[in-house]
Amino acid sequence: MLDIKRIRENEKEVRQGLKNRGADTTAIDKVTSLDKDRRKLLTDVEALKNRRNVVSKEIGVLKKKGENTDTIQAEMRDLGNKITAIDVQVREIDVQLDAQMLLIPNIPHSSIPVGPDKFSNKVVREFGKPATFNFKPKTHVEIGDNLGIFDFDRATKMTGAGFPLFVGTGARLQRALISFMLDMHVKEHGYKELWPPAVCNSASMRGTGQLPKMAEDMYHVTLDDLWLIPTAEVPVTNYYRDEILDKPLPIYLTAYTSCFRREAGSAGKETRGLIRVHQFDKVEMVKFVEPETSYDELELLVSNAEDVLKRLGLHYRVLMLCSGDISFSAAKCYDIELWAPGQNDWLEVSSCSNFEDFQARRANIKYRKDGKARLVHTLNGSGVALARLVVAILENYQQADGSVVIPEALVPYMGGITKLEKT
RNA sequence: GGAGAGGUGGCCGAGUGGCCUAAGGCGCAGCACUGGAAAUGCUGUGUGCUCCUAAAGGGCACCGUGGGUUCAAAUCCCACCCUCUCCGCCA
Repeated sequence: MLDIKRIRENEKEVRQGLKNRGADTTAIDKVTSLDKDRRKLLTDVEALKNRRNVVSKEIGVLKKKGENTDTIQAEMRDLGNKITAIDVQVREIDVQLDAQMLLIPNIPHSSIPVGPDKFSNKVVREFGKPATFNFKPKTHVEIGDNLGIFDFDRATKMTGAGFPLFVGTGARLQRALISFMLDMHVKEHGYKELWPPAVCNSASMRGTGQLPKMAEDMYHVTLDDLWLIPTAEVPVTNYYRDEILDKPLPIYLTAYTSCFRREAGSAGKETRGLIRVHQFDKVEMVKFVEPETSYDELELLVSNAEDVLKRLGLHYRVLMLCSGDISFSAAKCYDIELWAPGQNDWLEVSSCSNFEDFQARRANIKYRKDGKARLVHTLNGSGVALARLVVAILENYQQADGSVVIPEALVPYMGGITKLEKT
């Protein structure tokens, strides 16, 4: 959520930011007009309330002296009715104002390219070189089917399309990658590990910005009004919801969770394989930092995610997303994409964002600076998403005979297995 | 699912209609004491909104949430939510 004062005082800048995003600015019209009405009513009603408070106190004193207060009480009764009437108006405005504010996305940071869509994203760096093959590289689906490490048909039987099922060394690979990444973030990058719930309540979903806008993209357990998390960002960021942190910043948290996404509106797209699925696994990194340092922290966050890929010897590139391509809550965002030879394309495996105080305002997360409570800045990034990482590993490390070499760093986590082979 | 207890400031905790402008304690900050610290003492310490060009200062709201009663509600009434304990069921 944006600061209403920022809209009030820098309306032009806010409007320009929204335009750069390709977002609708009519909410700004509504907000500024509601805000004006609200403040006028508040001034009026607060003056009346002040009078009521003062007179009520006097009544108490007079009564103690045994004096008759019927006339003043009648007067105050009228005043009370006036107050109630205005309060009702204020409350109606508050509801509308809140609803509008929740729909306004974050303002893109000045350092990012302005553009309407992903074609304006900027490649900021590239690591490694594309793997070369003396045979035609297969897709991960062909490789995996041949090795028997996943089973999409049976997964469809037990659940439905888009829910992957890993088998044997495929399942082992998942577990190995999770441990490998968590260990790295905990031991080398200074994160504290959490193992959070896979469902969250609506307040948490609102806190990180999934609700109200993204309701259709999530699985909703209506009986209990709980939501399956689309990313560990939700439980991990809400870890500190409604708190004033008394520990020193920055705070780094990491967590592995399954992630659930309905992928509404993408029916028929990339239905085969692991690239777009309803449930996938991800290690997430979340940071709570002082506003002054949040952009430095973002660079560090990206490098933490890159370290995972470097260690696995994968070819990747880092994109700075343009104003039209960043997510609802983000002010600045880097995507990391892995090269997948079988797809002959780049795969997004990480998205690292600075939300500034946008989530902190919604989730009410503060810290103390010189005795004053201030909103923290929140950041998060995938470190990294498993399903597509597996795609890249299979496609990059595939051999002519159909086997797949396990990247060296992963071998200890695979219990010494160095190669996935048909059994 | 059944029964009971409870939700008050950063934290603990008192408070059953009007000096509650929320006692007391802990924590935190400043000062004093000290060679320095601890201990001790003193002082100060909530959040949000709003008025004011700004500062200074003023006002309003907030004791789980939402309603209600009253001139006046942390306190009385109604509904709901959450947490804890015990019992039942259960990995």
